[in-house]
Amino acid sequence: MPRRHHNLRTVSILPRFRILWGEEIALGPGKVELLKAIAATGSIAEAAKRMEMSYNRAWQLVRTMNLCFPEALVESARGGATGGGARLSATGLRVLALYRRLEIESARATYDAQEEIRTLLKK
Amino acid sequence: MPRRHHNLRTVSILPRFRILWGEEIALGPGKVELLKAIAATGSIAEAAKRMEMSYNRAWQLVRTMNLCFPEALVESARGGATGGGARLSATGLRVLALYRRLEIESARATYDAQEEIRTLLKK
DNA sequence: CCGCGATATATTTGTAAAAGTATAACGGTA
DNA sequence: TACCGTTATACTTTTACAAATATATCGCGG
Repeated sequence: MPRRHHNLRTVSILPRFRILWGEEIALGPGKVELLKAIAATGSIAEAAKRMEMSYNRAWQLVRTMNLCFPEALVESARGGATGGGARLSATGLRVLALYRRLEIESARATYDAQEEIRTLLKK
Repeated sequence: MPRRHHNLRTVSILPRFRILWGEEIALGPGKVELLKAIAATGSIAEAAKRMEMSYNRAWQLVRTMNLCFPEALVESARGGATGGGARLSATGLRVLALYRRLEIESARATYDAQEEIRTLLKK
């Protein structure tokens, strides 16, 4: 139920792809956002902070992703001058690009249907 | 984390559209399934049973949907010979059809990208 | 006018997911 | 070799959400 009442609501229609490897969610909107943040920051900890998510949780999401692909999407190292860090593997970057393609192609193909649904929703 | 270990996992890639009216999820995969079940059974209670969901929850989902659209998607009546029942309004049926269109058109448009992702996942 | 089967709604209870806390390990550098 | 920042992992606590329970309401038909 709505927390508060507004007279105007922004309507958004989002394709949210979920890629299942067996029972496991190999990839979804949240994991993809995390991948982007890791790519941008070079660190799981920093990415988690940006997403206002506990390091714990971020690490678990990374773990799940890595388990679902033959090559880990996120390569991490600990120790060293900077204390360690993480970056996307070649496969990680490819997967990210492919996910974006899913979103874009889906959005394009469903534009008309989306508009029709919009007209049916409350203003 | 995986409950059990299998050597073969079925990979599935699902577009799961979420239609947001403000903060509210006006429509998503679960609500759409419920709409189908109500259309099929003519009752919220029976639809809930089929979906192994409490009547309570089903009713709340229906309530949210109805609040997001100017015309209720589900019209319900209580009392009477059969005790009452529920059915989809004209808008309800239209919305259902439109959602299916989203899914189908999205699936078609993203087929190639999906295949590429499949090749990257563990076998 | 009472019972039936369904909707409608509030309230309590239970539980699984998330958050929080703690600690160890790592490997460069000073 | 001690320090630092990060990854890695276990364990505890909190909380949000779902389930369960309870009760009221409705309107026809016997």
